[in-house]
Amino acid sequence: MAEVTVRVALPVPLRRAFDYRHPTPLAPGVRVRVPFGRRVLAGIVLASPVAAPPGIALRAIAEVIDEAPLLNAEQLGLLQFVADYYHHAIGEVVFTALPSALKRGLVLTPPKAYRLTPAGARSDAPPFPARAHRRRALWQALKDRGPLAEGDVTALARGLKPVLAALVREGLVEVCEHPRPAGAPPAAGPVLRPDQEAACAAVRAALGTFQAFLLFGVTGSGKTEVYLELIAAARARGDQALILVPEIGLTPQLMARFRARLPDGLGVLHSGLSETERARVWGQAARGELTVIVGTRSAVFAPLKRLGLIIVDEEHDGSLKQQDGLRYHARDIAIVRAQRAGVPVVLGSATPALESYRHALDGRYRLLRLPGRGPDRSLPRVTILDMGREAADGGLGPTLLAALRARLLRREQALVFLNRRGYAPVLLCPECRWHAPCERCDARLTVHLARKTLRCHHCGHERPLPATCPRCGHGRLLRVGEGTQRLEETLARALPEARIARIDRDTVTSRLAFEDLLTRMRARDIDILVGTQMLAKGHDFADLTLVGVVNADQGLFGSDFRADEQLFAQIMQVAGRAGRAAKAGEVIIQTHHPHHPLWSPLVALDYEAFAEVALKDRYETGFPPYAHCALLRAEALKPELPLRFLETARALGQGSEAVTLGSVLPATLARRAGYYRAQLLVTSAHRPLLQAWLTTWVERIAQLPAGRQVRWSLDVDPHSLF
DNA sequence: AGCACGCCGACT
DNA sequence: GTCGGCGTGCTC
Repeated sequence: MAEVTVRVALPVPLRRAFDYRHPTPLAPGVRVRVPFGRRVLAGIVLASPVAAPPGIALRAIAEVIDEAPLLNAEQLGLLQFVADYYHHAIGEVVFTALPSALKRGLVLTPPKAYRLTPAGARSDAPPFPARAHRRRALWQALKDRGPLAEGDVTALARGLKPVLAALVREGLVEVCEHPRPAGAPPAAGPVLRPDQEAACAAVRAALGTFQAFLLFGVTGSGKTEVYLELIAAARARGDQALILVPEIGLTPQLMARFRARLPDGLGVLHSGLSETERARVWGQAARGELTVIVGTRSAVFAPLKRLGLIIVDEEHDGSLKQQDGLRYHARDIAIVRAQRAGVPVVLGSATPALESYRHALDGRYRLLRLPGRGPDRSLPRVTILDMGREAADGGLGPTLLAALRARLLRREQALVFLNRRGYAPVLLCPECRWHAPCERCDARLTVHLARKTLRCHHCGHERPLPATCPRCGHGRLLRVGEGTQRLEETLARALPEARIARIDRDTVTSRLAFEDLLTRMRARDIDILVGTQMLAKGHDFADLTLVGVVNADQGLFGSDFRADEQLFAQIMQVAGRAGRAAKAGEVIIQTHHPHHPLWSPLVALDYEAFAEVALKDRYETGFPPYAHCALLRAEALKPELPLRFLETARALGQGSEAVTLGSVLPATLARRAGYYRAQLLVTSAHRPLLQAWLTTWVERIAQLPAGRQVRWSLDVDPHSLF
């Protein structure tokens, strides 16, 4: 009667694990089904046997779901670190890392594979009559290619499954083990420039040990080629590679390049997959059937047995930081994972996060520069346009318009960037000054003419566009300001002969719509592409020679400490779209503040000049990377509750030398979707001290009765203070 | 987070 | 008289 105690992580927001009894010890990483209150949940074994907690009647594990652990010790260790670092419940961390199908207890079965039986392989010609095309084709494929996975069979032709089943019944085909990836050598890439080769050599030399690299190179400097070369090198050692990209970076273009160079063993994880597809790729990775995983943020948790290399592309990108639930930063976790696994990690960017850049300056990361651009690329010329001297029509000044016209005449393409969707950001009554407020947010509704609606960009609320003022009945409401929709209209009026298309969240409703627009642009069916930041990333168009930035000022005086950095990165990124050697590119930036200090490094396309100034500013204001932050957020339907809760939390935290507590402040958008939001910033010069302090603080906050009336969360290393 | 228990308002 | 509002307490 030697029952053991098993410690289990459950998908509940309680910052502890729960213990159960079981006849035998279970391996960490195995999923179990357990009774929990009145429910039954799937959980993950963290450890067993452990000491039984005194005075608690343990319940029994109801079912062991997995034969083999779903997570190995390396991954469980990483997840424990993540739970500690972000001060988040271990169960939630574990199940954030897992595809949600697995949270519901889905059992991963390896896909079946099929091969000819000795009887089936006996003859040289298909043992079927000529008219049995499908059987013949299937037999031939099995004969020529050896064992085929179920997926390969269905990929041959639709409806082959019943045929396969028939052959199995006849004893000509049998189920076998899944074929190992063929390990075909990747297609040869282009010859690398010396700077690319030097970067590769540095990382190659570090394979098998931990070392962080910052691969710093402008758009078009060939970072992707370096990645591909390094992945090949890791694979040659029998290792797996993990590549993280921003969501928008997973374009068909990039994926096509990966597929061409890495013909097999490539798995892709992104938000477009269904939960079962995600779980399937995850299972394949865990079994070692995949050698390369390319994925977005959550792929940082992908199960890899022989991890040999991690790459984080566009490491400065905000989409790598999760903005709800477990607010983790995939880049930061990638670095920790690489360190724990003893493998190199490469962070790539044209505009590194200041945190990363400073580490590179300090020598904690090794800086690898790609100063060159490919032979077919040159840097564009950047001009700042003083809008005080431009008579703008619908946000578009005559200089930018003339430049667009010139491109049309030369049959070149242009891109016009405006980071605000909709038609106009404000609908104003000139009579009573009513300005279409959102009822659930402290924000104004945006005019969307296409669907004749007013929409809130914060809570998604939508209602019909009124013809007259709802307050005073005035008949002529003014649409104030510019969105991409109006910009498109203005352009169409000014350049009637131009073929114009728009890319923003309103026109790009699906992945397919996005791809279609890019294809049309590449096919030269579009002269001018108007859009938001969606068009900023990763798309190359050979005939694009002009990039216009309309109203860059929005980000200029943002009160967030990262505002400058983000604006700089964003404009650098769009600017990078313009220019080939044969056709010099031009970037025109419209601003009402032509003397703002941000412009001079942008004109020079000089990140390092920008970073020098920006780092000095961060130092003086006491923000990252010179301080470490955590933001306690709270929201509730009643405005006083979050404030009261945070004040109580603040009082609990008082009296430490290690940290500085800010004031409890309403969020910038104090009310969103009906919830009143407030926050409290904690900073410290010393990360370990901050971490230790947070541990006890969060423990005490979790006990607060006031915490039950609000939704609160701790954001460690917040990306933005809003 | 769920899910139950537990005491006070407008309804078949 | 009860259906149900959400306060609060617990989950090995």
